[in-house]
Amino acid sequence: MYTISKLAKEANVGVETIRFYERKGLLKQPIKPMQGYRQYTEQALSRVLFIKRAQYLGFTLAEISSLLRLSGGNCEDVQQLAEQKLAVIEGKLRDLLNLKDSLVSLISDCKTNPSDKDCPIIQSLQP
Amino acid sequence: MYTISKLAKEANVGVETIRFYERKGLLKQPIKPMQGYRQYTEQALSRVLFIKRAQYLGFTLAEISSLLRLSGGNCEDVQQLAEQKLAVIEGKLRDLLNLKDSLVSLISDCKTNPSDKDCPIIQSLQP
DNA sequence: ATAAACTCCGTATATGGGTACGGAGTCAAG
DNA sequence: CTTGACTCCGTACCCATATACGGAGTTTAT
Repeated sequence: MYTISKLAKEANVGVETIRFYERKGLLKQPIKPMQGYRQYTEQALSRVLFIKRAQYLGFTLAEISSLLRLSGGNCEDVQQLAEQKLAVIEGKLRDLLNLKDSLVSLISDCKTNPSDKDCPIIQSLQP
Repeated sequence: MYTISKLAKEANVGVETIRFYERKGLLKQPIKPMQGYRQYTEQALSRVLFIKRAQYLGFTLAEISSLLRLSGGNCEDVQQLAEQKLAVIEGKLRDLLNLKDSLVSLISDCKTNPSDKDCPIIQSLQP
């Protein structure tokens, strides 16, 4: 069992962030057994870590919320939602790949640029 | 010469966005010759387009601001900024690929799951 | 010469994702 | 039993990136 600050520390987020996620419904408020202090299980920790990882991957909290709601329905519904998310991920992958390609080629142009002036990256941004 | 709304239209942004960029120092306020109405040159248009392109490549306004400040000078600094961006993008790509792989395999587990209960995806979300 | 459309400016609001504050209650160590 | 660290809650504030509002002045078309 973790207190809120232990949990926050384990997950490498602030205490306020935990409370914020609770308000957003991303984390359910745990039973507060004694004098009203939150007591978190390992599960809560996994969930926070999941959130942070998904966030890092470019999901918004709203999207993460629906990812997490996957665990409500029957296998088929869950599967379908997962497939939607997969499509989203594939779209993001494509976008990122394009971005990467543009950057790579700009950087390589830069490297073969003889002079120190007229940087190709700047040129390319100029219309 | 463009009025603010012409410029905005050419650049496909809102009038308020132009004013916003001026406040942020991304665009310098042009001389207001007559009754105080802004008069923009082609250069201003190029700059707005530059900003939008750079944004599309994933640069923040703050970064664009420094890109613009570098754009007079040396290619190396610009290159370095681009390389930093590239590294971030590559990290995200790796992680998205991992996520995609996990989802794909979860979905396929789902499909071979005989029962409608104990959905493998649900299992995996609840450790 | 008047109305419609445009522009000015400051300020307010929106959204996403937090972060900080402050007073009151609580827990743990000495 | 006191002190210091922790927690509670509501609310306010922060940053980024805009977007909207409103009243007053200006330009343009008819």
